[in-house]
Amino acid sequence: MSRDEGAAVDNKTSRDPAMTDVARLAGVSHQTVSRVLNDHPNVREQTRLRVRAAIAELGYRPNKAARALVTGRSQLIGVVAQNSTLYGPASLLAAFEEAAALAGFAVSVGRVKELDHASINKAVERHRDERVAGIVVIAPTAPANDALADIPAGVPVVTVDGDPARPTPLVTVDQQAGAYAATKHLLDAGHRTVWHVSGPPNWFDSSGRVEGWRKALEDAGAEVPPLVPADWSARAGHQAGQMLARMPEVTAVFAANDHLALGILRAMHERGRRVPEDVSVVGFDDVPEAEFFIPPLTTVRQDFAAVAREALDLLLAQVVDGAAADTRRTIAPALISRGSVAPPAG
Amino acid sequence: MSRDEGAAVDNKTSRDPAMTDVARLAGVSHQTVSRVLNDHPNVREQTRLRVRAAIAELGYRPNKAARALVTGRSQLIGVVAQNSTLYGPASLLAAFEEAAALAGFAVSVGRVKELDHASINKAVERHRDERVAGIVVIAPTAPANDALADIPAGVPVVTVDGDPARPTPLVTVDQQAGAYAATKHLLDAGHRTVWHVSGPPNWFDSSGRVEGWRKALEDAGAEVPPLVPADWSARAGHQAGQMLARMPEVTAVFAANDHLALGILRAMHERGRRVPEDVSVVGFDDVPEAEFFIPPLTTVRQDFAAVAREALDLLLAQVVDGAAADTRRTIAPALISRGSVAPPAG
DNA sequence: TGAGTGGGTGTTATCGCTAACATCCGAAGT
DNA sequence: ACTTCGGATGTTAGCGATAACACCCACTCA
Repeated sequence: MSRDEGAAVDNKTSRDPAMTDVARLAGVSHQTVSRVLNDHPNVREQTRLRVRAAIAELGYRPNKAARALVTGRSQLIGVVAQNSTLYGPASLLAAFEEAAALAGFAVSVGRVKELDHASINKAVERHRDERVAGIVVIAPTAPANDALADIPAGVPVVTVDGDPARPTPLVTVDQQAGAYAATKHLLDAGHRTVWHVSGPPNWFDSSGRVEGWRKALEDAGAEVPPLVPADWSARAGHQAGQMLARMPEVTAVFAANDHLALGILRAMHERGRRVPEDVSVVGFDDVPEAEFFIPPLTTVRQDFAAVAREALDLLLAQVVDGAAADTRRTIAPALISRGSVAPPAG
Repeated sequence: MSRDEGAAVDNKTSRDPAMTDVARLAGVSHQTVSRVLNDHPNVREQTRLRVRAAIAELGYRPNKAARALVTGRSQLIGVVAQNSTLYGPASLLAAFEEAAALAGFAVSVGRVKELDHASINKAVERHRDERVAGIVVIAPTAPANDALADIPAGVPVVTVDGDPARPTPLVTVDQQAGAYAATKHLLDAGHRTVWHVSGPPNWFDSSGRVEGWRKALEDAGAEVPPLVPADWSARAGHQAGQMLARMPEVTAVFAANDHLALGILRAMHERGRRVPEDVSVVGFDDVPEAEFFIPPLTTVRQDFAAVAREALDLLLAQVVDGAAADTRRTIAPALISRGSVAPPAG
């Protein structure tokens, strides 16, 4: 199995070349190699080229552990996220990894089963042990958010999806605006009011969407029907939908995400209520499949890539400048109009 | 902003405590601290306790960079995966992160935009620079798989979703068996044959499912209709479905994944062909929403958590034992029967 | 009683890098 | 011609851990 057998190169354990090997080959000191590597200005062009040639010849690659040891920082960013395949969090994570890679950072993911204080702290500590340059916490619930208080000052942290009221570097999508737009869209179509099936109560996204929905109704002088609480699953949407389908006065439903909307669509279909002729439905997220629901779902799109970019930006600002107090960025969502909304039958 | 101002603790840059600090406090040498940390046997119980107390008192946490430098290995596992939010890859990744965390490993994710040779190599090299203990490559396509050849011997690698024909440590779901079961299920319901809408041609999962489908038809002596090629998206499924819906002889369709199936469901609905009365449909993956499609989708479930566990297992075996040649594990998928299959109308 | 044994501990070297200081040198200033 | 200066380079000292070896001491055994 091992290539060491009969090695023509080196009968020793032929370790990876180190900086001194490069230095020897280039006829300079290892410090000069270090300078070339770190783009220090005071290196003669000719020397620089010689060193680069030696690096290429040996296939030298700097040892990041050694560098991290001496500098106390690695080119690693830690992300703490819930271990879920929910569309939102998963997209966010993927987008963040891409943005980080672009900036030359690796991403170490600390998934957490539950978003409770203890788990989050453990994940954060693990990252600190790795001497990450900064930490991004995806903290969409109140307990997750509270755990942030325990992170010592001096560790660059950015919260994503956290409590909009919290005075820390934070990036969020303007849930309220999205929900407002969705609700208004239904109202504008002629519906007297709009019912809302919400996400889990302890998520900031949920409450933001509830607030936006309520505000839109109030602004329009429409009656505010009781909230239908659920979680993020299609199953919960289906249950809520079965109830709503029985109520003839329900003509418009705003679901807190697309999967809930899918469940509602199914429930309406089962009860013979046509969408959008009898009932209009709007979702949230714009999952890639939403366009192919029956009928195509009108929904609110969140730009996760933008969130990721902003988060990285805020984080790096802290890493470089030391501190950046209470910066926060908000990304505006966009209403995507498709076939699940129509004027009420009445 | 900084807490250093007026710090009552230490007017120096109060760095984190190191091993020597613990040693001093406990009245032992740093080496003894190291021994306690690594559970060496030859430490007196009383000393062990004293050291542990000192560790707790100082809040000491070992510096992983230093350890990685001297041992040449970190407690990091690198994962190379395509940057996608496709259900399969995303679930796999999440499951792997969970499994790794359980085993005390952090996971550094190197997402890659394209699954081509160059990108994968770059990601692998980045991981090697970090001195990862091992690398997991999610290589579901041929080019991705080819890139594996360039990884030097000695680096523990496990491939997931790779070429079943490749003689390396590999974990896959038995796509062929899953497709066979799905097709047979339709045949058993009384359909004379089954049409197949496949995934992108260069994915191993695609070809495995095509083979399983074809084999089931041949074993049953059924006619093999032409393959309908697509990709993994609902949009492609919708297009394929529009075509199939026009053909009255089509009574059963096996879609290569659930999103394709969703698109097919929509297309059938649009053309007035009822599912399952007129046309039966089976998917693959069992995404959480599949149960709430219209109608509930019969599909094939893949156990990603099991795949992740096996992959980690194979990887750690290599890390510990040095080499483990051509081990491979296969996970069996399971048919989940729901409401989208019925006997043909005929 | 002297040599051998092995558990418990300390000392020293080392991993590969960067920071800080030291040194050399030629160009410029007076 | 003699400092002065600063660019280019080398030397040395760590960063914080583990590995290898040395050492001490209480036993056991012949």
